[in-house]
Amino acid sequence: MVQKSEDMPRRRGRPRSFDAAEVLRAATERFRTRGYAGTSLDDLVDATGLQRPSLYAAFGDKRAIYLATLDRTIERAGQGFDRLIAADLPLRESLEQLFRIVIDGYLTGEQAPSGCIMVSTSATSAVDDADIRARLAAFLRMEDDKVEALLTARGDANAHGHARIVAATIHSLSVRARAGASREDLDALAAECVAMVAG
Amino acid sequence: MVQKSEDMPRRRGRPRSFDAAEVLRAATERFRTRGYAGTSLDDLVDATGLQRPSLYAAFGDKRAIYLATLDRTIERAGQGFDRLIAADLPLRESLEQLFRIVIDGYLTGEQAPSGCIMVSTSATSAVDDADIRARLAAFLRMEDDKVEALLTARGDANAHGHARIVAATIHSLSVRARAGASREDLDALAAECVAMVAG
DNA sequence: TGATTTTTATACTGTTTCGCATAAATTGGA
DNA sequence: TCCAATTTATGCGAAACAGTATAAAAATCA
Repeated sequence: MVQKSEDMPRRRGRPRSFDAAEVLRAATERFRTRGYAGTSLDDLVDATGLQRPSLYAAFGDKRAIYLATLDRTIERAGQGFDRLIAADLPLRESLEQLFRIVIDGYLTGEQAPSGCIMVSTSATSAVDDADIRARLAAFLRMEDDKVEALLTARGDANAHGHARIVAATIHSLSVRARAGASREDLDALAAECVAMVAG
Repeated sequence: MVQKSEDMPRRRGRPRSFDAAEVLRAATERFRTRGYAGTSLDDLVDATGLQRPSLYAAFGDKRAIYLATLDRTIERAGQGFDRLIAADLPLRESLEQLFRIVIDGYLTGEQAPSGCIMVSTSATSAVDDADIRARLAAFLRMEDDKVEALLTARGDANAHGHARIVAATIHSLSVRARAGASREDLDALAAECVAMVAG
């Protein structure tokens, strides 16, 4: 467990005027909208309110900021799965809540529904960049494992295979959200997956 | 049916030194590797062998070239589905061949497995660009419809719902291919989908 | 109050990028 | 052979871009 800044002894020079976690959240949102290559430093300055030297001092260059947003996303998504597993709902209700949370998130966005930053923006950069590819692979592995753990805990006899189909459905929801699909369309796909796994 | 250039009367000035279809294929491949924002005009010059003014004269600016590659992809993918439907194999064999073709294609790439240009690069640009978003939506609709037609023709009683799951599996295969998944992993996901739909 | 440390704001530099201007090259037609 | 039409090659110019230098601002410490 990392100590919070509030517990740290007050540092020497001028204090930061921003919250690093909030800046990372804003950067994540802008990267999710425009992708890695499509986001300029001016975009990040605009999204975060920080000037370039502050961004560089706190996080490093553009690529380091992007990698930090991916790490943040993997951690937060993992925590979301853990909460769902801990909720201990029956199989069908677990899946329904999972898809409800996923779809709600995928329909949000700065300009329009933006899906998942991992599936829909890091995948684009993953072919060229080994560090991005490693994070995408780690995200997919985490996702597969958490869904399988959820299904196993609910007594699914084919938790492994079903987990892959659930994860695939989540990936498709991200693509479809960015294509402009309606909530009804996304709900229908999710319902079909629930029916096949829990029906 | 558009007349082929061979049937046209010989045009007046200096003849083109390139085949437009082959140039579009090369541009598609480069865009598939690096994405829209990540591909520069110098990349396209390198990939196609054409100089910038030739590209502009034949296809327009970078965005027009990209839109043309998306249109080409939609058309060719649609033809692929039509061939599969016409092949008239039983349900399970149809799905097995579909996934075999998809996975083979997704594992190809200039540098590394690159998946699907629509799912994995146009989706990134779709939030910002309405024309790209429209083409992604058209692709997904075509894909859903063709898979559903295939399943309907094979006597599947839940062709509509099953088609959405098959399409979702295809989307996940593209993401996973770009993340560096092995052929065995992709085959396993496909087999799970086949088992659920045709099992 | 003054020195030190850290962050912030302005503005700069060198590079990349896009789109196009210009002229040479290559064909058909007069 | 000369002209018209079209494509190709070179390279330019303006804009966008990433990253950094420099100095002002704001805090702690002595």
